[in-house]
Amino acid sequence: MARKKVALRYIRNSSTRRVTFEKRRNSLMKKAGDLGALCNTKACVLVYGEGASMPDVFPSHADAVAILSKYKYMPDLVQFKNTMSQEEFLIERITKLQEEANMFRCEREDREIRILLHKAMLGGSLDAHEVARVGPKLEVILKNLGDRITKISKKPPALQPHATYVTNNIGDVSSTSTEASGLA
Amino acid sequence: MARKKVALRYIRNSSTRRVTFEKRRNSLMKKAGDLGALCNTKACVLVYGEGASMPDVFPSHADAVAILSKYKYMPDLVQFKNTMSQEEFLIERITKLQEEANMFRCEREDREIRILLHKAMLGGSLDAHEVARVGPKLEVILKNLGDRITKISKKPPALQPHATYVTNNIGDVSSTSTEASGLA
DNA sequence: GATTCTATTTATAACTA
DNA sequence: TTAGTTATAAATAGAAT
Repeated sequence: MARKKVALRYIRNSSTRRVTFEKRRNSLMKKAGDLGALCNTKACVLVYGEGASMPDVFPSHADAVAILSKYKYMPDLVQFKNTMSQEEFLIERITKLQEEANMFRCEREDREIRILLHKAMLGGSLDAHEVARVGPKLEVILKNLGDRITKISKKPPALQPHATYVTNNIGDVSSTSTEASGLA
Repeated sequence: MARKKVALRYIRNSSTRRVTFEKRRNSLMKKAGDLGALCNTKACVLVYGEGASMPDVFPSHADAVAILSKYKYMPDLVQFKNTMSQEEFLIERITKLQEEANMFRCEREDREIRILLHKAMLGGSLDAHEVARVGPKLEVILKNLGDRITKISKKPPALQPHATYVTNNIGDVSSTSTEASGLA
């Protein structure tokens, strides 16, 4: 793909072939990494050079094991794990758990904000604990939203009793649908 | 890598991300094939899309099984593990966590923008601090939205075309309703 | 949302040292 | 042969449809 368009067939010249192999292998790995960064995907690339017994692997052997373990057609890789040092395996595991935890934390936070917004929109007031959870930044916005909703709907807040159990109902399909249609 | 150089960070807009994912996944597979043809190599690529349980596989499931089995039965993966120092391992781990954190920051920013947009759509005005947070780019849009909402909100049925306007101009922000129902 | 269409960025084949 | 350089082919981000 450069000075000349190259046909997709075996490169006869061995030195040219080797140079091409390394260049292309490297950019293949790079692109796998780029894809992971851009789209939060897990990708794994194995490349066996001509006659190589050992493949070049992306992202790393440790990650490859983890990723391949998920692959349906791959028999269990337990024996692999046994060959890894216990320490490294634990570290790998910890890393993944932390990432998972972070992901959950993020999702929970997102859901929480949406729930409290919903509550505010229905005229409910937020207690101190709830406000603290979503952070001081949201306080003004939530209050404004609540007032505004009350005005537009022209329904007395009394329709939503001051009871603070709105949260108990949130998170299910119906309440989020309400939120969606209300906001869209 | 086109109209604009793109940073290697998680793409926040979900539709853009999906499109990018498919394009890049396809070209990744294509390049794996090209490499095989040019250099007579055996390559295998597995790509798990976000949340996908089954990966996209190159060259085929059958070939993948063959190639992966070869990898699985490779004698000593231990050798690799030992060459990887504890330091390298930790650096890799830290890097990953940083990337994760960065992604979360992006998502948080998105949530803020959505929230402030909701506020503007309901007629609330944004204070200087809030405007500064969502960035100068949104300022004009928000103002425009606020004006329109104020005018239109007296006519509830007219809210729909307005929503369309938002969708066409503010990328991921429009995902609010979708996301709300999707995460329910 | 999917496709198609550019404008640009990347990747890279051939060249050069 | 291994590294840079450069001209050209590919890939692709954002826009248009």
